[in-house]
Amino acid sequence: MLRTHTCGELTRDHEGTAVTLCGWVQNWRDHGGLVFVDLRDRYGITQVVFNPQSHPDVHAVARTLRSEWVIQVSGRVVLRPSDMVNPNIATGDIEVRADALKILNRSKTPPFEPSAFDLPNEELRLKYRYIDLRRPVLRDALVLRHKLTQAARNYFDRHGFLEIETPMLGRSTPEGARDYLVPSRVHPGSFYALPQSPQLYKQILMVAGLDRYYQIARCFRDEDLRADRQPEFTQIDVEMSFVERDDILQIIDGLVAEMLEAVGRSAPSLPLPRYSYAEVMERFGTDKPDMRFGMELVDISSIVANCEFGVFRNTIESGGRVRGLNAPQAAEKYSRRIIDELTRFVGDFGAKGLAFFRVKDGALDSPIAKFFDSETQQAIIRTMDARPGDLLFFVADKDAVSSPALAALRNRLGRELQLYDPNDLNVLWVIDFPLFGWNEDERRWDAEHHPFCFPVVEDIPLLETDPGAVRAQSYDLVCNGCEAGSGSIRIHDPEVQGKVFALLGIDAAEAERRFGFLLEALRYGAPPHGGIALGLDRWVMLLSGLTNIRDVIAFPKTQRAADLMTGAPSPVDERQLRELHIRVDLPAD
RNA sequence: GGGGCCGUAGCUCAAUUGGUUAGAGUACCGGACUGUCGAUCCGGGGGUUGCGGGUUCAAGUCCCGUCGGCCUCGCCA
Repeated sequence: MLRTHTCGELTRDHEGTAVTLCGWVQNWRDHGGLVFVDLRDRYGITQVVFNPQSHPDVHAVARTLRSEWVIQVSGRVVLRPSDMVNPNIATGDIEVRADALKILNRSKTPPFEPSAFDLPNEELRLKYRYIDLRRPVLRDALVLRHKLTQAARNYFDRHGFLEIETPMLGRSTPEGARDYLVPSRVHPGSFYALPQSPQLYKQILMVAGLDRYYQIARCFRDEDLRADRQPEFTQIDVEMSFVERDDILQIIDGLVAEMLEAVGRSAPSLPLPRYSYAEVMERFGTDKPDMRFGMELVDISSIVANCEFGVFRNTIESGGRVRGLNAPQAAEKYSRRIIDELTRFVGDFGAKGLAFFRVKDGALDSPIAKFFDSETQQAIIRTMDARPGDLLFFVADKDAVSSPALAALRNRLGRELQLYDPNDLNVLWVIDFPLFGWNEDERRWDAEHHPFCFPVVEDIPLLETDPGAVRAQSYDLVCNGCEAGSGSIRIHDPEVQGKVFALLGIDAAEAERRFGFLLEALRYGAPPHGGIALGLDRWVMLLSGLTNIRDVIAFPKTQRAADLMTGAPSPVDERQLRELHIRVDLPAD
């Protein structure tokens, strides 16, 4: 080893020790006499002092050091004078008096410095990712990520799970997300697809009798990106045989507790709370509620059904509802201009308007308050549990519009009004999802989770009569309003599978063409089984307090799915295309 | 595919209503300085205002297009 210690470990206890450190020059301060260097590695920062009297040759070289040069320093650990301790770094009690210095490598002047106070734009950071990754916040996220996967591996190993790899080159199954395709050289005109998830493989592993499977699995989806979505991402993928829903929830409860413990968070009380889909949709308007704060949705339809305000009355007459929420003590904080902005905000979700009332002098204050008689106003105040200074918002529409709009508004207000501690963690289950959702555009049923999800047994007869009422044996793990895991008990009975496919508009021939290999496998002794996948990247975000998925992935892609460091994707040689039997047909212009 | 924000020195930003030679901090280069830790002080170099076009006596500023980055709706079983 070129070093005896790291830059993060020396303390008072090492006083007098001869050490050799390696690292990057984070900063240097040349006093003409003494030269100070802040030496950084993965573990921390240590101050090195070069003295012209004791080691003039070494000192002369030290004066030439520049940012991000890589050096090896030998010297003795000394205590700093008490008034020169640096409380900002872990090694601030000591410094290393250098008696030898070797420049291991020089650096071009970096385009930005990892210690900079003003971060450069993300484009530059992504191009020089290796410099950005020297910053503690990104380094810490990768460390936390490692701890999480390590905790998961330990946990699964203790519980008898096998880590099994599944193919990256698989068969395209056209539903779900868009596939990333890989052309086959030896099968002209045929393509592999990168896995959107190992879903079908893991079910087949259960048919094979492997019983308990897990994998830290890379998944690929060619869809538009978001702050929390990358084209390739990682799932902690799990499947178990001979289990019922509660068995999965229980095993994942334990995993969550272990992961939180591994990163130094306090253990959640188990079992994690479980809420039905119907309940959270009614109370929060979303299937991934952030329960770190209240501000629940309230239905005032019955109060305003006969009011003078046409928008409310007409909405209710045509089968919609008027629902809203109470932003506590926000009446003064939100000006008309900001409320107009909130109106545009809910408009993004299709809401045609946002009614608001300030609660003032025991009544409602608003441009539309005149449409509500005093009795109605009092009823609204009572129902909304409103106090003077509160600000009430309402959206009148069918639930399909008002729920997402109000849920987004609730999240935004909760954050802006600081209704919760951002360091809190709130983890919960949502269960009893509907098996199908009605696709209005295409006039048909879609699988809410995926087509292999088992119905609640007592609901199976409803498949024939009322598909929309059939509940699924599926479950989502929700953390701080973020979908952090999703799974289900699978269909292991070909007959039930056939009925579900039929409802989804997939006839036998079509099913055979798309999933024949799975259906065939299910006919050879498939055990009852089920599983779940946790979004690793999102867990790292949540536990790091970061809001951007790029910050928890070593080499992420931009919103247009490009890697600015390597230049991927890129055109390829004509010869490569010929070998793959591919002719590129670019759109004109 | 739609909506929004952004692009000026290596970097972070400024530049009045369209008006002088596009500035500051930092980084970089040279010099001074023996206890700094966002060191300090003195001096210096550094610009295709993303790119292309247009309007104008005059464009960093206005208009059109385009490229790139971010946020977001749709999309993501």
